Amino acid sequence: MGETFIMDEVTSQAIADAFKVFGDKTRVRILFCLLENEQCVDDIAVQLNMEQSAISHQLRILKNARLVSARREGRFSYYSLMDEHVSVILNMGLEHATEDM
Amino acid sequence: MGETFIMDEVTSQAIADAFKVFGDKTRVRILFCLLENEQCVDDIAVQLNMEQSAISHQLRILKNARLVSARREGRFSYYSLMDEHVSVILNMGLEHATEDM
DNA sequence: CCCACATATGAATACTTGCTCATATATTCA
DNA sequence: TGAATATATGAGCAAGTATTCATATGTGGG
Repeated sequence: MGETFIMDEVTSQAIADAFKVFGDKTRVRILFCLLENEQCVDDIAVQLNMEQSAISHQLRILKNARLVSARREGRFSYYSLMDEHVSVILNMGLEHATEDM
Repeated sequence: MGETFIMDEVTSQAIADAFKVFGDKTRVRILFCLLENEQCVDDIAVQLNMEQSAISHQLRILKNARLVSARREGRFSYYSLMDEHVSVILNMGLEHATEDM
């Protein structure tokens, strides 16, 4: 009794890694781009006024984290949010960030 | 119609910053230490087998982010989770991180 | 006041990470 | 096949960050 639960390092690292993906401005903006419709890489780059390469690098991170999925159609890769869980989390972050503004 | 919402940089940065606080293993472990009871700095340092200074630095970040609050009692500073929102988010991360293990 | 203990903080360092540049890969069309 | 377009990727760099070390601040007891 009174013992404190010590979260092991592997699990706490996994938790931190999960949150870390949302912890970058560019990745957040990309995810918001995908809220309504799927988008191809260059569309996102144009909308965010960033280099195609930068977007592609971040999309890989989002894909590895299973937050987005990619669909190839000809020369284009269309990215979309993996599931509605992602938009729920995004909107949680938005509400928190704008609650005292 | 068909227009994509572009999240502005200030707001997306604020969202990213909020998630970023949870994006570090040590901070996650500290928060889990505080799940049940308030703790003083050295107790946490001993439990996590880390230097007092490292814990103190991270506690400042958690405090600035309003995830923990501090209560001074004599020579000791007792830290505790700010509200139940924090533990809800923590457990969300835990569930996600352990769902395919 | 002096000492011991608890915490906080600034500087330095090692590590991480997001971006750019160059280039590779993939796909379509002539 | 060759050119044009779209995306992916590796190397390098610059900025950010977590930790350590040394030290400062705060607190209580003798």
